[in-house]
Amino acid sequence: MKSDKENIKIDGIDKKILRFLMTDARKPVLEIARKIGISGAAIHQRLRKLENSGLIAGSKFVINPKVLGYSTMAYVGIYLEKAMSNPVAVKALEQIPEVLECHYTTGNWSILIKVLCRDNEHLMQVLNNKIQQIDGVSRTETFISLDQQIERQITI
Amino acid sequence: MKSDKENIKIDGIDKKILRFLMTDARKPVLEIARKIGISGAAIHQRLRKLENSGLIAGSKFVINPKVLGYSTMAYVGIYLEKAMSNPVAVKALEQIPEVLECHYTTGNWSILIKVLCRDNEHLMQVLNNKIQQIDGVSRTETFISLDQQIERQITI
DNA sequence: GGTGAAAGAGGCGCAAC
DNA sequence: GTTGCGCCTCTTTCACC
Repeated sequence: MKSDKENIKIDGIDKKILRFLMTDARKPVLEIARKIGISGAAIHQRLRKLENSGLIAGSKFVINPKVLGYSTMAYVGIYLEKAMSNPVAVKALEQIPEVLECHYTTGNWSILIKVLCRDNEHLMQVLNNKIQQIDGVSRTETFISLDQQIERQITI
Repeated sequence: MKSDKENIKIDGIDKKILRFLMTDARKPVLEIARKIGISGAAIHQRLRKLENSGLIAGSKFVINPKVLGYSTMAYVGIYLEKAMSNPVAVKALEQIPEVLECHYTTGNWSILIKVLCRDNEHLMQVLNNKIQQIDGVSRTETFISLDQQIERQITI
């Protein structure tokens, strides 16, 4: 099982297969086969190729957090003290379940994170009691997402 | 098929099922059944309940964009002119495939977007030739993500 | 690269407890 | 809410084109 991360060639059929599965990971291979007019076995071969290439990183059920009462999303820019190493801060952030993403960024901040909370009060608690308590965090800037209007993956 | 978005009760078994499927949408229901010690039919019933509640929003194959040569991710804060309405700008942003997310935010900017490009030159072209060309966009601030260190969904 | 067939496994609904 | 059963579909591999 070798991995040709550089030499991957994707043709139109691969793209069609991926577009189906990117929007519904449980769509049966045979159903895709019927829709694009080739055999199920051919799709299997192509999927194996795409998996081995590393292009397919996995599959996920997507959860709607609002149903669980989580409706406040925010981005928080974090300033770290000079002495603070990024990996230590990231380790601390991993322990906070409300932190969904963490980026090491250029620009004003050292770190940009995405957090998901139940409401503004919960967000305030996470900022004051969890993030600000991390050793080396000097200051934060918070941007609340009032509405996420686009959410998609790379266009294949 | 009614939808009880407010009255959803998730017990420990539901959580276990969801945790399996959130990391591998194609994991067979019967395999999960064996691991947590109940019948496959019981899992089917619970999944139907969870789907009807709206908690399960769908499933996705996750693509690794680096294999396709996309390795520059950035966040861009966009300032809109006062006269500019947010929905018109969002419509324009939807037409740009490099834009993966778009948030209507509080704080300095009107809009915060996530963009994925092949490299810095590609990012520059997207900024100059696509985003800055949108009617009503006055200024942008770009934060390149040197490394995404956390990426996950809500903890169930 | 592609196909078709065949064996085994899983999906999914139903009746009963 | 759970179970066992049954039918049907899908998965996966194989030899072959």
